[in-house]
Amino acid sequence: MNAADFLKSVKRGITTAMTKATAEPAPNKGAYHHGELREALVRATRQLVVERGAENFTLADACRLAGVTTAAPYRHFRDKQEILEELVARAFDEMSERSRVAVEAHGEGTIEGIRAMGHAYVQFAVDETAMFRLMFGQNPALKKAADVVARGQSCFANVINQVALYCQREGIQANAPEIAVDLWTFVHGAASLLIDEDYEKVAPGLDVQRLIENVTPRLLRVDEHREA
Amino acid sequence: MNAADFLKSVKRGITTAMTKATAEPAPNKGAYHHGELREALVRATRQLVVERGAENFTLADACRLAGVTTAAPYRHFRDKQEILEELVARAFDEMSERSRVAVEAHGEGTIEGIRAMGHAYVQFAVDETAMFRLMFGQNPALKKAADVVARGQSCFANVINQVALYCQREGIQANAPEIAVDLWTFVHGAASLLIDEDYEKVAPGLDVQRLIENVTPRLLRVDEHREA
DNA sequence: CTCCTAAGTAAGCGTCACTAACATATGTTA
DNA sequence: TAACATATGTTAGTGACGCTTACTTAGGAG
Repeated sequence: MNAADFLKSVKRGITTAMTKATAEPAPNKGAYHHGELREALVRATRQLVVERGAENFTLADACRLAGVTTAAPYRHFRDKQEILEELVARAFDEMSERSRVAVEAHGEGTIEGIRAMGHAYVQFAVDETAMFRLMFGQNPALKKAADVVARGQSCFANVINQVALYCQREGIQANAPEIAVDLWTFVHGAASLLIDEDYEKVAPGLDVQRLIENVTPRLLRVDEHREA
Repeated sequence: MNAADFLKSVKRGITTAMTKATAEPAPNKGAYHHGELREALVRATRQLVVERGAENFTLADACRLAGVTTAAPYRHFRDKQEILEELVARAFDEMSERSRVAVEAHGEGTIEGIRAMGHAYVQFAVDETAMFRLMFGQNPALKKAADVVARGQSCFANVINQVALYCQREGIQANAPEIAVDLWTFVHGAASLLIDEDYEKVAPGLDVQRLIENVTPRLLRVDEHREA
């Protein structure tokens, strides 16, 4: 059952046991205490953010999904913001994992591995658009949260690492962090313009995979500074 | 006087003639009808969006700045959204203008001119961060507004045009729209990561000007496909 | 001067984030 | 097992928001 549909029923007062159970299989049905409300709220928040975007997410809806009153979350989170922080931290972990898998599949320190990381970045933005926007959006408080910053840095360290390995293997004399910034910049631009549908207005049907395919070697400075 | 300070006074009920006049020099002071409320609201909206970000903008605040009740805007705009559309359309016009000036100063169809367009793009994002976010943010309704789309396309047409001129002058055999997309992607990524302070977490003190300086020739495929 | 219309106001609806005071489980300790 | 402390819910409320409805006023055309 769709969250949107469920919320409509709730607002109409139709909260049968069945629909409730479908939306939220609480371990403690009908009890005064939910049992695992914190996790349930994070799940509900994630579902709503994915379905309707972070902009349109309301804490009240998450409460309805979880089957508790609107005051209940404040036993587990400081405010609305803190639930989103939890979500973003988990999203960075998933992005790291995807990146790791991509490199592993194509070989450490290879240009193919680095390209695959780029594709993984864009694919993550496409698959998890709402999360991506939350991770790199304009919410300053959210992005300054300690564990969010740490996870972001660890993600980028991966890229530097692969570039350094590549340069070493290929005997290219270059500044790995600088190249990593170039790559990140391009790939981030591609992901942003793609999910915000800005390409559509101007270059409809653009193949972003090929875009990255073509540009990566340029940014990696292939055919330059070679020594071996 | 700061808009924030003025709004505080209003909420406290301190609306002396002086403070009111400072914030909004209405042509029709104290009158029942404002006289140019539409423009006044756009100005107030712009000021508030710049000061506090589009996320934190409320129509009610704009009304207080303009000195009217919260129902007044609906005589001039369909809803909150429509005021923002007006703002975004004007922002695209300014971006176009900056771009034009940058090219003119460095020469049509030159690599310097194209670089200057990139710098202008990033500089616009820095100077008018809130506007830039509104223009390329995730508000779908806003971005589909007819005049917003048209202005965006016209902006990008400029870039294609300059790249095509450059290729022609230099005798480079290449697909101008494709190269324009590459450039836009990179520059947009740089602007986004810069204003959202994502670079800071990972590469503090990064010089974005140099970043563009270095990458532009690569994306313009200098030293490739040359015929002359 | 009268009437029409454009452009304001006042009051109110439903929703939101968040708070304070109260109620009920749960688990520890005597 | 009883009593208490603490964790985790609820009820009821606050003030702000976007937006609507019904009323009021100003200004121009006939």
